[in-house]
Amino acid sequence: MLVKQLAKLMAVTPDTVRYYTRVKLLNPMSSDSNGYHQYSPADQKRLRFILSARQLGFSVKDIQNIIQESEQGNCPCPLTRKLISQRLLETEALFQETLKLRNRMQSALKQWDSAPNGASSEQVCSLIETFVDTTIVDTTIAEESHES
Amino acid sequence: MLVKQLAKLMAVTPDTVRYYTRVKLLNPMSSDSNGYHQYSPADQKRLRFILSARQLGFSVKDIQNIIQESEQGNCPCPLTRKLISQRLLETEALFQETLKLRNRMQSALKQWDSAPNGASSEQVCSLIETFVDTTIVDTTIAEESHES
DNA sequence: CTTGACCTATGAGCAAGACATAGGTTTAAC
DNA sequence: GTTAAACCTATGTCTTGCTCATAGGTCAAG
Repeated sequence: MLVKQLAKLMAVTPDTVRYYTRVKLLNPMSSDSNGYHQYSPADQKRLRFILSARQLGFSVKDIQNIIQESEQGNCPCPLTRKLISQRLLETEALFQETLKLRNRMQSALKQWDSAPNGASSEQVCSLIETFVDTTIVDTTIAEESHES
Repeated sequence: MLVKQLAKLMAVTPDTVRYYTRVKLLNPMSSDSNGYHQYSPADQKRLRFILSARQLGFSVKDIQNIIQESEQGNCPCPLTRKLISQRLLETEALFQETLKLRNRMQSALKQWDSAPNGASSEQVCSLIETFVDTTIVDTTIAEESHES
């Protein structure tokens, strides 16, 4: 099976397949006659694994490490468990950050709805410069502030 | 004021100040004698503006465009309003994606808590390969499914 | 036999800095 | 007087996970 066919089958772009091939997550045979990469059912299975792992937040490097562990004859599951814990922490942090950013942006949009286009003298953009962040910074602090 | 001092004052790294200088968001004077960048109060104000805009989700390129608009004598506010709407949509999308990813990861972690380290024969990592995503894909679909 | 659709390998581009390199400067201590 | 610490410069490279571009080779159809 050639690259375009495999890509279509797994619903990714040929470039993505080529990328995984480039970083050696996929190791297809190269046809002797024309050098075209031949993707076997094993490669297809491997790609399915890669996509599953990506869906679970593993980085490409994580996947390389997991596969390497497996190919060395070791059970990769302990590594897998360790890695997902780390990645979950990172994802949680990103999630909280993105949530806060979204709230700030929504708050700004609301404030600006009833704000004029201040003259740009002295300042660069009055909307941005006069925005006051009134969003709740952190639930922990919000809880604590009940007591004071 | 030199780079380290300004950085400390605004609670960013010197590298960040240098980066903004490199992309010409900051345009400090260069001392004739030693070539050191001299950051004026105006530069400090400019940096404060940049950081405020970054807090609101504007990209560095956005900020360049906003400043350029302002320096051409036009009021940048309409551009600012247009850009934040776009960025908010993107942030909302990222937020939803991150939320779904977090849920998938938490779900996997929970499933794996009571799953053995499958033998790695035939598969790369049984944990990843046997994970079944039971998280809700989309609230819209969830709503629709009430009717069927 | 040419056109178009496919393939290869490789390099560059994205965002927003962080980090490294190689060198010049200044200040304080010895 | 010099030497070491701590600062500065400009520039280049690294990160992530692809995507796009380049230059070229291959193959099937008309």
